[in-house]
Amino acid sequence: MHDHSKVLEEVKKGMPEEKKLCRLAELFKLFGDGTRMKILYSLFESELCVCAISELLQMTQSAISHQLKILRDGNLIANRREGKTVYYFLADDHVRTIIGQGYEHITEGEEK
Amino acid sequence: MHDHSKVLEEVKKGMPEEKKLCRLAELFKLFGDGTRMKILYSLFESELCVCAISELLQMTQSAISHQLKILRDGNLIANRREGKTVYYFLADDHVRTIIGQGYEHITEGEEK
DNA sequence: CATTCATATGAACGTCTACTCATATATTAT
DNA sequence: ATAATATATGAGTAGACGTTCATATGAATG
Repeated sequence: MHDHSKVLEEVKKGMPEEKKLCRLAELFKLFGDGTRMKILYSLFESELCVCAISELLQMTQSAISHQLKILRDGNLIANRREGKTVYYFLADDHVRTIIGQGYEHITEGEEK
Repeated sequence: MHDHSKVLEEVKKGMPEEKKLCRLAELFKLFGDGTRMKILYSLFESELCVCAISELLQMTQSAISHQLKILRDGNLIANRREGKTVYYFLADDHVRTIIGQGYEHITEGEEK
């Protein structure tokens, strides 16, 4: 194996600590599922209650609730209760920004 | 179950087609792994060969190669061969932007 | 051509994950 | 209190995923 010490030293300096990189990966993992992505996108315009989301995505209430919990634990969404109904909404504008960047990437060089 | 037809109609209009949302999730999935995140970050400054990356991350060459393939299939990185050595580099500036947005999110409200 | 070095790849294996199903909790209405 | 509605949650399961191990490919060197 040839030598890389010089390059690696430089690269290491520019990198955040391991822990931070893993947290970063954990964050992106939240966006890395079709169901969660749809949920997040559905909250772009307005808050929605659980059963509205499950109706929109045509999935069971249970499946949606499980994913909502994951998103809430990740601080991407928050909720408020109004009687029996619980409304979920985006917790942070970063969510929109991050998804927007990804969207730009995949739609780049497309027309249809 | 109460009625959501009015709200859902609005929300549906604002949402991209299902296929696109899944592709978006697939994109973010690429960032959603510690090893891949480290690889991408290590390529922020300069291109690197496989064994440099595996030395940097202290992981086997095989593990790194597998992940490089995933990133390459996802068009986040590209490579060039120079003799026996293969150098990998970021394929797109979007990668930096997207990761940057995520980084901002997780470092928000931190000092240490 | 055989060897060595750098990288790629297929199979196997253990772990993680997203869903389902059953059930629990919480709130309102009767 | 009982029933009904909306949501949450634990256990179980099938499939996806990341690593390892063994091996293959590809290029330079003797």
